[in-house]
Amino acid sequence: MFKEITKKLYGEETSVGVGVGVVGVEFPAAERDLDDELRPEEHITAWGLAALMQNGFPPPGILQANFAPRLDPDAEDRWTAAEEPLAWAHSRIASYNPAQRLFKCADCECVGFLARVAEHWLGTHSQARAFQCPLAGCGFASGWARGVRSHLARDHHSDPAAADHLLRDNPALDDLTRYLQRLKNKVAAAAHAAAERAPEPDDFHSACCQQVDAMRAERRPSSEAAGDAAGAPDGAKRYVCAACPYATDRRDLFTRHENIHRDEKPFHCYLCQKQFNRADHVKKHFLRMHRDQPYDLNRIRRSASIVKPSPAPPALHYYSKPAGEPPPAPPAPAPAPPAPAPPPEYRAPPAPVVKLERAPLAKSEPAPAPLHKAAAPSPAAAAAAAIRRKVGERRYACCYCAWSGVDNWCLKRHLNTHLKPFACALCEYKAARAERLATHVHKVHNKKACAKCPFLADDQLQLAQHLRDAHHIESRGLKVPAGGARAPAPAAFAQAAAPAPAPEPGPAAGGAGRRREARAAGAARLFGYLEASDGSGDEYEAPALAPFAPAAPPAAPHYARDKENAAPLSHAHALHDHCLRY
DNA sequence: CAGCAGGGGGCGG
DNA sequence: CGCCCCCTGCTGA
Repeated sequence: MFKEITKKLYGEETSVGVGVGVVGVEFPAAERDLDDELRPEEHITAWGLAALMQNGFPPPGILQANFAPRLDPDAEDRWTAAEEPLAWAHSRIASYNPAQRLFKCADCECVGFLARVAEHWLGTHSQARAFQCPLAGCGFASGWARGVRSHLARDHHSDPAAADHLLRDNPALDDLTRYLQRLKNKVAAAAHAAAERAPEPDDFHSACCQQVDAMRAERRPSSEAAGDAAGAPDGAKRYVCAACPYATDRRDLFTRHENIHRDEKPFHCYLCQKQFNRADHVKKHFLRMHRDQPYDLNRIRRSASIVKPSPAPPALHYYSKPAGEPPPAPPAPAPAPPAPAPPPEYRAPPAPVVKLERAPLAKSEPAPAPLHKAAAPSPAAAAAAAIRRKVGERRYACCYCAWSGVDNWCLKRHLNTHLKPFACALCEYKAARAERLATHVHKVHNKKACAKCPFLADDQLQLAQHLRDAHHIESRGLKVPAGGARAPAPAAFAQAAAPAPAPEPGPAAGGAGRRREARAAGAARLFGYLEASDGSGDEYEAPALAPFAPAAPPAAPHYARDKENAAPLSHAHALHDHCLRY
């Protein structure tokens, strides 16, 4: 999900420089050129946040508005470089700080996580143009993968995704990564040994060491196998994914999460061959698409002989689309159209025939398409599926109309069309979706609606200030007066106001600009997501709703995380009593 | 607007 | 581990 968020917010490109503005390090000129208008004093931009999130957890405090200085500047100033330079590079590339879990470039002051520093060094300080244009006959090369992307789009009018594999399979970058990983392992081991020999009397460090020790003892089997790249400086979660910011206390969830970083999907639908990385997703898919067929849990797991063993994700995982990756072997012929083929008992096809040793599903290779898609295996199959769908049982029926949906969530979302829970504070307009209310408010009342509470701002600046003060979301594209010098409360704050916490001191935002504004919006979405993900968000809680009354649906607005599907929960639960689930 | 896939967490065996 | 629910984004009608 994070990779999707990052991809959507910031594009496919992941090869930008380090950009860890947390420590206020000036970006090297080459990197600034790659992403102009970014300034280090912005501390953390959407772009920087995305970079951080792709490589591991940011240091504590980075996700907050204020950036408190670290408590132990001595430990955090210790940077250790490798004894031997990397041979072909004639450089030690970077030094490592186990306290900060960050690397510092050997040739400049750039600081960041391993992958970022490796990419940064390769692109900025290496003479080698490691990334080459994949098109035959073209000699273009760049130190940055994004350079090849730009070249492909600009000079060849080609899909930049064709260069995606360069990110992952570049030997030079791999070598750099391994080199820095070895350094990290060595330094971290030495630091840990030193900590064990001389326990820090300081309370803060004692706590940290105990925490690290506990983590080492408990998460070694999983997360350390994944490279232990990120560590858990936040101290909140026992299992921390090395490939993304995910962290959890549950080992089973972590194990399940690890699957999303693997290419192989160990489960598949034995009717349409669509592959999944979770068994329950297969079941959900099955009950939606093949509801009239018997579901057999024992047949969804692809056998070991079929599934090519996939190693645990490396410490650094690049979120590049596999679409451009050439398949390792010519894929087996697409499975026969499943609908007419399977016998009544739906015998699983023999493993050698299925031969699922194919490249991971890519958009360019949609062979086992779901039956509902236009690209269904055959018209007959699609027709059969359609018939099945018409005949198929529908379990969730609307109490207002004849509609019925495939699951409870569809019902909840559908109910919004009747209830229109998003009511305009300034007129009688009601909308089924939050974004429509926002559009209405903007066009009709010329206000900016907060997506997290009923607040209506007079302009973007006021909205940004509100986001910062009430939701701790920094809109970096706008200059917001720092401190408590708030603008007067907007008159449009008509409805029940969201409780506005005391404003926290935050860094003043940089200058305005469309790109940065877009990034700020992306950052806001990302922050919002983070808040929603950990359940600690300060989302607006709608007041208690009146008992369900079908004749007069309550108009109280509800501002949920899912703005589109915002049927009030209590309300929805009540609705279940009035809607049929059969 | 709805169907679907793919994330996350809770819960029980 | 399996199941369930919730949430989110994408996509097509």
